Amino acid sequence: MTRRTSQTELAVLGALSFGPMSGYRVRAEILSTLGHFWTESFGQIYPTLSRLKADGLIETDEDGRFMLTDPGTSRLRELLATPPEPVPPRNGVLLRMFFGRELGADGRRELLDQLEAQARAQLATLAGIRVQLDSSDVDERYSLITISAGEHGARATLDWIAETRAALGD
Amino acid sequence: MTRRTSQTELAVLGALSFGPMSGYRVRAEILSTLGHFWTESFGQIYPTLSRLKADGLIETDEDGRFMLTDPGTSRLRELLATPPEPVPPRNGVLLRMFFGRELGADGRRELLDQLEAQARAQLATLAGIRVQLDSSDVDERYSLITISAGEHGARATLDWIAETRAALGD
DNA sequence: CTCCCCATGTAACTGGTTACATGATTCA
DNA sequence: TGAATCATGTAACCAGTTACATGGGGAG
Repeated sequence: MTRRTSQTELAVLGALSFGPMSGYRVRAEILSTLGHFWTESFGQIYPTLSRLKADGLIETDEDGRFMLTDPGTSRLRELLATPPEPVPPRNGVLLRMFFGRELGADGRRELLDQLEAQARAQLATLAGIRVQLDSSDVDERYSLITISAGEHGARATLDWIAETRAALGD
Repeated sequence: MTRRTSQTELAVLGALSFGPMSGYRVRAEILSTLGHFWTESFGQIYPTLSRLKADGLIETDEDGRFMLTDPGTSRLRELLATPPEPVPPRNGVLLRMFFGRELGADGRRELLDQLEAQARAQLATLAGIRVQLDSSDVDERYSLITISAGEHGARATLDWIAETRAALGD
């Protein structure tokens, strides 16, 4: 019956691959660990958990926590191997910048300032996570890789901002 | 009555700021000009046009093409000045990379290969647009700025890919 | 005893896509 | 005359968020 692929399903199964936990914990885990590149809301997580359980991909242990079954682990591997579905680009900053003439010098300046603040905040957050990771005992390999991706992105943004300011002379 | 801000509304009004055109043209314009950082579908554009017309922000000229009214121009400026609404991050590549242990070496390699191909294709596309722009007479200033943003992003992705391959030794 | 956190869930809404239906115009 | 493109629209669907409702358990 070729179930539709679901990114939420992948995130939930992935979270549970770290061990049994409640739905509430799943969400907290996603928020704190995947938070800088992924989000899920309660409204998504609970229905997904019900569905996964009905499908036999997860089950509840004696404490009521959800845990992966063997089919669930297979399903996780299967989903990981599917190509990520491309997100249609929707960049609000560029949309505004593109109409820079209508936006005016003040608007352009503010846009860049806010974006810069965001990118710097992002770098600070990621630096914080790095520190935390160092003092933990989990396999940090893949965490570090995703953090680095965020850092590359943020630095690219900062470079572009500097270049754009120079080009505009605002 | 504090209308809800709409990004689609902004894109449509912005497109019409280049001159009167049909809804079909609006979409083609968005596709070809904003395409590398923005998307809109017919299902969004036509209802938006009706609403904008009902609100008096646009009107139709003798050829039936839509054009901005004065209030429409004001509204565009107003929307441009609103801060871009932050998109919740949902990065399918990082989601998969994060579970790299489950994904396996083959999966990781394929993920990076595909992403690299995409980033290179993106750079090629942007280079193509640059060439086209050079031979056009429109104000290219802000187009170039958005293109550069795309290039910075794509290069950051490539850097990260190289770094990640080295770190993984896959 | 009260407040906060853990925990589960659902209903309403929103923003958006896809697929379909329809028809005019242009051009080979 | 038939295909491609221009043009307008809508219905069905989908993913996801927000807000709300509910209640247990522990800490101060």
